[in-house]
Amino acid sequence: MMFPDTAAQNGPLNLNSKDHAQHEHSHGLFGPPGLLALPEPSSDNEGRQIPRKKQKRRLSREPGEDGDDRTREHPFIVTEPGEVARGKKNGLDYLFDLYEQCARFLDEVQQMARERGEKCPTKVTNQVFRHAKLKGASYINKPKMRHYVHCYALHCLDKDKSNFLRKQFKERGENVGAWRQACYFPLVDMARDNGWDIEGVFVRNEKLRIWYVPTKLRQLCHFEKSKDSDSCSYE
Amino acid sequence: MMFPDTAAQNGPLNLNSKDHAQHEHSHGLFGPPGLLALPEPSSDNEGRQIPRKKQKRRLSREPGEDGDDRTREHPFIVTEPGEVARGKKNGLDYLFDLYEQCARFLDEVQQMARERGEKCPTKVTNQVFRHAKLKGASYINKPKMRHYVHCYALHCLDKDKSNFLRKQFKERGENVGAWRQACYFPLVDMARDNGWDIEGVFVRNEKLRIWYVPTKLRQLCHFEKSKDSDSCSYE
DNA sequence: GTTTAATCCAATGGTTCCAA
DNA sequence: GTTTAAACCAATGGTTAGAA
Repeated sequence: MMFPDTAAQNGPLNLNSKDHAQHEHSHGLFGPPGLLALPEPSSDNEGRQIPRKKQKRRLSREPGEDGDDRTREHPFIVTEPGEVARGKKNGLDYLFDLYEQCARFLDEVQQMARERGEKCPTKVTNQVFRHAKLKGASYINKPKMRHYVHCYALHCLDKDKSNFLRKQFKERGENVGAWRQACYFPLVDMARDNGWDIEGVFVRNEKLRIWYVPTKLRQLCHFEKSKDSDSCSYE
Repeated sequence: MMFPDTAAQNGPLNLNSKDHAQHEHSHGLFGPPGLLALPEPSSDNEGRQIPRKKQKRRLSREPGEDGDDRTREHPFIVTEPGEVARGKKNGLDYLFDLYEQCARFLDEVQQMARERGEKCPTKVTNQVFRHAKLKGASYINKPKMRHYVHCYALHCLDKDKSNFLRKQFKERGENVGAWRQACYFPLVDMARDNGWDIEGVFVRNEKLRIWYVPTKLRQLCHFEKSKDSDSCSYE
């Protein structure tokens, strides 16, 4: 059971950041200390939604609307380790750094929960994403993070293989989607080597255990496992 | 870190059972083995509700309704260890046995989940309660089990203290509610002895770690903790 | 009054569907 | 076409209001 090296890249990961990037978490342990209310719990509970009128999915911005430029994040491109994406693109070191940022946001949420005597999440939950937004990390969102978890998993579990894959896919000029798909298969191999316990593979890794195993990866493992045992039974 | 003895009582715990009681879980590993469907997951997934018209809370049974006698369970009374409740009552050994039954139902759900490559619960979840119902254990339900978890916790963590409390409250002729309230305080003491980590107290115990820490107990611990630290600061 | 358990409800994990 | 992320939705943990 080895822990992959945790040394972080120190160079700028994102040249094109819209003023966000690596803001340090210098705030102390905030929140009012006087919270003895047993019958009425703290209620200051990380901005949970006040029940509001259900809002219909907005269909394309009306041309006359006020232009607060809520542009979306630049797309990822396949970069090799250490390489910074140029143009309106983000690189994979930056992608992986977002996962480490989430880990720090989870730490903060856990601290707060413990101080308040509330139940303490062990995983990156909706609450953590909400907290990240509140702390200004508007570039972090659930669908994005869930989409690439298994890529980050490979990065955590076998950095060499991960780095090799990145170089290979960059050379071939493959797009991010192709690289992302390719990340599944080394993980399936690792699951096989661990008695198909992909859950366990995640939980045993210090950095990974805060992430839910993606459904697709679990299903892939299940599928491959049954193929394996079939080929034992017949011929 | 000690594991309290796990020897089960063998005598009948419930003389008044309406045909349920201790049915053995002799069924093997059921479910069709041919479930290779990756894109379409098994869908046989333990009877999740088909979206149905919302049903209003029924206000008192209409006198003309067909009388399928869905009577409810007999109330618990405070019994001492080994004592069987007489009359239309259930004893506390029987109550604690329900928790052990839930643990076995969780085991079954976990088995099934692993076979199907689905995510595997570590706690007694809604799914487990649903499974228990499906297996005929209609006498198990979520509100009841949640209501008495901390009583079971004391039984698991300090059987002597738990037994003593039962005898004491029985002698005094206290009702179940009073006994239940009294169970909180030894647990708060144990939390104190463990750096106020009540979550940890639960998780470190083999039988308890499948149960969520009750909100009330967590709040009580938090409250007592802050009282303790206050009395350090002033005078 | 005490005790049980159906019902409700906001917040969740997970995904779809669309905008860019 | 690819990629992003707002919005959705069924199922959850937790509780309330009520029945026995």
